[in-house]
Amino acid sequence: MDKSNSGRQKIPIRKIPKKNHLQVTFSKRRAGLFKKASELCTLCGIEIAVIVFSPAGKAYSFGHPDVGSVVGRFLAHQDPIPTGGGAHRRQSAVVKAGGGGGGLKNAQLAQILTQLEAERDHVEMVGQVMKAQESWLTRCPVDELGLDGLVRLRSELEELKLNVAKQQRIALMEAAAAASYHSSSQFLEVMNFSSSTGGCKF
Amino acid sequence: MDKSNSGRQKIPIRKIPKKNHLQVTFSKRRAGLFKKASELCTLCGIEIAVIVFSPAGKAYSFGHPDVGSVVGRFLAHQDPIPTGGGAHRRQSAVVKAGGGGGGLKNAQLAQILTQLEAERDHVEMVGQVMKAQESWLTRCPVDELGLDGLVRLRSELEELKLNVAKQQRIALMEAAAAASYHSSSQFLEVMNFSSSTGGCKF
DNA sequence: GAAGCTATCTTTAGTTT
DNA sequence: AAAACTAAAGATAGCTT
Repeated sequence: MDKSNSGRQKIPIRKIPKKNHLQVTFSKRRAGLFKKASELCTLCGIEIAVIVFSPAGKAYSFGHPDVGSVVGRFLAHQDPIPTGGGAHRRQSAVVKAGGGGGGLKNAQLAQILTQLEAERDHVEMVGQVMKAQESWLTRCPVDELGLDGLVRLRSELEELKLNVAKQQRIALMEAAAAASYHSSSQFLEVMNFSSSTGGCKF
Repeated sequence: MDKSNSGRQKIPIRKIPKKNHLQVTFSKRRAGLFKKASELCTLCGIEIAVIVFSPAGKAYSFGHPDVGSVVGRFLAHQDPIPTGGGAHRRQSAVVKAGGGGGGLKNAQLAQILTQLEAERDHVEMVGQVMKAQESWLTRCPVDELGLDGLVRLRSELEELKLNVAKQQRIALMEAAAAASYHSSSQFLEVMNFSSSTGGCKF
């Protein structure tokens, strides 16, 4: 037991050829990486997410406060707004200047906010379902699925269509019941105009 | 220049109080973390994503092959399938057993694959748009937007509705043109049956 | 094949330029 | 305030059990 009780040797940063050796190194270094992430997190009081797939394809992750929220925040940073094709008049008359502007009714504002938030909740719910489905649909290897997989994929696609149809029905219902909704849209235009004359805050 | 030319001191893993010191530590350790991630990646030939938000809220990331794909793969792992409400008959008659099954026509299989992939591409495109919109919609602080933000949000919601409507139209068109599609569905059932008698592979 | 060991390599805290 | 320097602290490659 004394063949030069070896310490650490320098290794080149290339893919490790020996499979079992690679597995050991992966485990050790993954642990080290997560520890470093954890320390950085504690020392600096920040948010962090680390996702690692093992050589065998298994997922490991570290996150503070949790992977999901960090990833969400990151996606929001990446795509501030997808610049839809439509009639964005580049409403760049920024409204942040100070004083108590024109006679804006807080009650009406509150109503708008309530409507927006309700709609947003709906969008969020549907969006999550679609995102999850999309994730799976776009990543599973279609040509390696096997029969069972194909049947399943077929079924998923069928469901997705139904989902979309449901959304459409809901959207139509909202549109039908949106007389007051459109009036609030006019209200926004009015607000916007008043803001360009004096600005407002709330 | 010789006040005990200091080397590294041990520091407790607590939040660093001094602001400028914290910023320096953050930079150094973030670099170290990304280097470790990179090495792990190279040594083991794996996929990895690291997302870090600085104390100031700026996003830094490392990813191989890129953050997006790793995150996507991770989400797919987390939500293997969102268990839609519908008629999933838990098609658990797994099809992986070996030999050359019944008279299955490869041409038909190829056709199914083509259809599935085309549909998948469409789903992916629409899904990405929705995901991006959803990201922004669900994270922006509605009650801190200001007028400009409200107008913008309103416009985004309007667009999203149009988007959904468009999807619905496309889905309907596909359904109308799907006589052959449904026959391939029957074909799958047949294949499935034949597989339970003998199995098939491709 | 996971856990422990230890010599060595790598990171980094505190300082200096 | 960013980069360079230095030496202690920390991570880990190869070995052993």
